[in-house]
Amino acid sequence: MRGDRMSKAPRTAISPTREENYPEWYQQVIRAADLAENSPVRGCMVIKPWGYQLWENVQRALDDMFKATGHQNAYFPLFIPMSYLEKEAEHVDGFAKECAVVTHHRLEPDPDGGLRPAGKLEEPLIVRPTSETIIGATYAKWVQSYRDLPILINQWANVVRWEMRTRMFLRTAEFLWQEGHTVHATSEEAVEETEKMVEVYRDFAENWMAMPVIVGSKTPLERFPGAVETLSIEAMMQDRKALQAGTSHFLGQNFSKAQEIKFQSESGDIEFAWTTSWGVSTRLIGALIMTHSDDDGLVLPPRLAPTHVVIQPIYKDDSRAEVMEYVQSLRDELAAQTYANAPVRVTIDDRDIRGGEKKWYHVKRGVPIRLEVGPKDMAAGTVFCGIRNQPKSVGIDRAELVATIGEKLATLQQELFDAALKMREDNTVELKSEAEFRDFFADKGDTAITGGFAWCHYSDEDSLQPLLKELKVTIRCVPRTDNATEGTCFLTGKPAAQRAIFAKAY
RNA sequence: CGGGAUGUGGCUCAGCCUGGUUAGAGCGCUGCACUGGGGGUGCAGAGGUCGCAAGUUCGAAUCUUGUCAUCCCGACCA
Repeated sequence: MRGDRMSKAPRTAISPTREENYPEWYQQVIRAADLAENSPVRGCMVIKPWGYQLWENVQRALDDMFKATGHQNAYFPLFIPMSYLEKEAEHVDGFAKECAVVTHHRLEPDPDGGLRPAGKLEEPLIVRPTSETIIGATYAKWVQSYRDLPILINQWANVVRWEMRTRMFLRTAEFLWQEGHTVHATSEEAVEETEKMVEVYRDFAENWMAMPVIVGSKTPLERFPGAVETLSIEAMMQDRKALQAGTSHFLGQNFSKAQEIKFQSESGDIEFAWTTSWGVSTRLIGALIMTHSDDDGLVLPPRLAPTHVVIQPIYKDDSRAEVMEYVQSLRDELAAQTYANAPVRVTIDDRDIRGGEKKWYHVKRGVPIRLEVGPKDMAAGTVFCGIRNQPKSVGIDRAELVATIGEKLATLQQELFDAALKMREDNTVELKSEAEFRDFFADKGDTAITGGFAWCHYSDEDSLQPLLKELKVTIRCVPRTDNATEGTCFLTGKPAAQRAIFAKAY
């Protein structure tokens, strides 16, 4: 539209656009939507109310699902004795480099008028990067008999991983998550638990976040340190990179042997138990942003949106009272409706700021439905309705709106999922040769969005490493479904029994 | 830890190369007015001593040295 150049306002609310500079767009969406900001501590972020409400909705939904699958919540310490980490060799290798270490327990004045650490600890404590070890040590005391099993516990907590490079929500030094830790009498039961929980994650990602995911197994090199098998859900972001959104680990007897989680079986033998762990983090918020948001800001799936509907009264001084009254009754009627078995969440924004500014405020924050109601609408019995994934607002009969509000939210939820799925399918290919592989993942410019998901047969993970490293591609997972075909390795030509998804990843 | 860059009002930055009166802009913020289905217009304001330290100089945001911090690119990662 040429006319737009006349006005000062940018054509999109977020600048740059996804096409122009995706990483910067991501940062700007977070800022514009008021989700979070950087803190004085490097790599740590302040999650602001709008962002935290999103996380609370994530927590609530998942927590219900955990409870429904028989789990209970508990809480374990933030600090872990360093010796605990040393017990599981692979685990140490995986996390040692990124641990924050507490070595002192007191501060005292130093000669320069500042403070310095004093009271050196006998044994350093690490700030948990994950809690397998300390929970395992605790479980070892709880488990004596097969009658004590299974143990099905989850904790909601913060963890710290001292990363070199951080990005808001996707990788921060401190992040919020949940970690489930279970103990079972048999391998089969633990495997079943691992699979059950990755399925919970898939269900949540697809039905709450409207984010299609691929469920698969990690290859040995990509596995969680110390795990026998790692299952994950992988999603494609709008820049076609993959994001691991949740993991569920079958830990075999590795941790129970290291932590001595033993029990006496029905037959009287002493056996090591079988454990699992599974988690998702605030990274899901990053996934949500990168799956649905557009160049006007955040787009929220209704099931997780803190507010479903915001009503914006339009009035001049002389019509204020009647418009407000009308709008309040509309709010009450809408709030009496239900969506996804819960009341519709409606708010009125009657702040004394200009209408346009107010409109964009809510667009950028991703509110699913905006309603504008002024004297003209009152006279006509209509409301002006803008749905976040639709470019234009439309007038709609008031009674009809109230009657169909739940339906509209459900439609939006579905459309967001469908669009994300289409995005993934349009950018998923099958590659059969190194030339195809190189071409698909080649860098085509600084900000150009390229690549996607590639299905490839492969025979041996190690032999692929030089190529993968060169192109910055990783094996995301060996998908659980659509994977039965036999073929030949795209690189070596050797026979290959399985295919994996290859992609650049966060 | 290697390579590159930057530190000036709340935010984004200009000024620095070619040192010189009260350090600028846009956005944001405060107030008033006009507006009022659209992130508008006008007027009036608040707010910085230029990361820190030392040095050169009659004089430094501008030059020198040191230092701290941050950011980007690599090796590592939910």
